[in-house]
Amino acid sequence: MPINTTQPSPLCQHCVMTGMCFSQADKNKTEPRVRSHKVYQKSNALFVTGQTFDAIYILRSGSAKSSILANSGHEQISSFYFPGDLIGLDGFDNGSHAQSIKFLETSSVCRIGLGELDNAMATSASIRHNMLQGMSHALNDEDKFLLSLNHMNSAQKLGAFLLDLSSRFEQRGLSGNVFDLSMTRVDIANYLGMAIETVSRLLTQLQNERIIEVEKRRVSIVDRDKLSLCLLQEREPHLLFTEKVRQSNSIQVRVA
Amino acid sequence: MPINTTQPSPLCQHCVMTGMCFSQADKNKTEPRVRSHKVYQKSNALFVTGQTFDAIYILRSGSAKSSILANSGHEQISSFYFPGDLIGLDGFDNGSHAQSIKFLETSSVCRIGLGELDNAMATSASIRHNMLQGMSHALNDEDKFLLSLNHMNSAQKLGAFLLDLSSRFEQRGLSGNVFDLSMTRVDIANYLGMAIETVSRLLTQLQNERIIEVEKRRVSIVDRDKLSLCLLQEREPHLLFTEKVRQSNSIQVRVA
DNA sequence: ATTCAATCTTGATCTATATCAATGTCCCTT
DNA sequence: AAGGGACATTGATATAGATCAAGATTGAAT
Repeated sequence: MPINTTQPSPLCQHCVMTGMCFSQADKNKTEPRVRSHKVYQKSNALFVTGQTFDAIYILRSGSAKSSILANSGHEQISSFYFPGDLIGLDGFDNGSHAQSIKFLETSSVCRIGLGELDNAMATSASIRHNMLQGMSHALNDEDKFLLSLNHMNSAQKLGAFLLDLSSRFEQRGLSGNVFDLSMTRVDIANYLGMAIETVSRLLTQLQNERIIEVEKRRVSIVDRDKLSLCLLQEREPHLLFTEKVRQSNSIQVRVA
Repeated sequence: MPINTTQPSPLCQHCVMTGMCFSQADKNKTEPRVRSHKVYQKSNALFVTGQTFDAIYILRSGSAKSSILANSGHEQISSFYFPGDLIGLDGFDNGSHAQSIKFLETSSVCRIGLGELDNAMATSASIRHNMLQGMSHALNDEDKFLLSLNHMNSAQKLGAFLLDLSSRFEQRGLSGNVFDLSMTRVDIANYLGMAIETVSRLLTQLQNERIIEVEKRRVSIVDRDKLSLCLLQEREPHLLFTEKVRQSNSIQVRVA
């Protein structure tokens, strides 16, 4: 159920496409270029792999995950999206979507049709700039995050993930210290490339060490410095987490 | 030492920017938009992290690696580039380069200044399209490759790496079955996020199983099907590689 | 030719984490 | 309110691969 709006919303405040929907140069500043807003329910798809690419989207509210079908055939989560994020850039490659997008909660998006986008890019240098910047930013972010995962142990991965979420929430004017995970542990494990049991254990461990607090999906970052420190450790990065205490050693009993 | 050319070269044949340097629409088809070609020696840098972003490049010949500085402070290789690849897209994000580019051998690049690029994008729909497509492609490639690494064991990583190289060489009209690695084992290990010893061992193992042949930097893919199969294994993916023979079990000696 | 540094290979050991298994908790449907 | 399914936690065990260590090979510089 598309809704046509003629007013910028407070939600647009942090949108990467500011200046695109409501051109500063326009005489009639309140005429939106955006064709429509649309609301989706949790676990519904915005588009799926292979679907024709005909628009890009900006997430207005809620959250979503993107996934690709790995060669092995299993679904592999590639990103999480929050309000203001550009969705659908993968489609420029060959005209159909490489990814699938599923919403993690009730969410709404702005849709920008391809024709509309090209017109805008032909006429506005700032929109050309915004598009290239948006894609470059997506590239750099992915790069930095995914590459660093490769060289991290599980504790570091999870720490990096939490800090990444935290900073993204802060950029949006929300609390970076207390936030709700809209994704499941399974999603997190899939994204970070580790077992769900490990995610669970590490969350508990981080809590025991008073670095974070977890209650269901609600995460509070208690000691941000300590959490950040974990990521820097080159050797024995788990020291901070485990304190390297082996209780079992002292009360070990040889049975046989 | 920039060299101005007025002729398209055979090297341009596989360039993603075909139609950009030598516009089909131009009356004067031989007037190149590209400002200059430049040659670099092995291990020299095209640009380094933090350097002002003022141009994008297309690799004409040779090969290069890009790296970012991970939070932990160590250099992390993020891609390898071969002729025809776009280099420097990371700079659109914030006006300075996030990555560093180093050449792996004597190489040459085409330089396209930013002003030039923007003019081209303002006037040509096909160039707008090429740019977005090029960036989207880079995004998808990175995504797919890096994400899948997360869920692979080391043998699968190395197999995927070799097949990726192979297909990229084939796309360029070179042999996908016999090729030279321009990067060191250290580079490969860094890129794939594993120990250099593991790279070495797995190459030997693949050779012993007659899947590939390795001689120094020269790799021959002997049994492509078997190599591809490895990547598909969901459970016990190493079976193909190790044959699961434990010689030690049969001649085990209990010492103490 | 000789030395030195970089690169690569191979072996032995140790540990982080996947896997297997069992149980607990929450939420939705009837 | 009861039952069932998705989601999460916790423990025990096995192993892939990192790390430590010791050469081997190559290539460049003197």
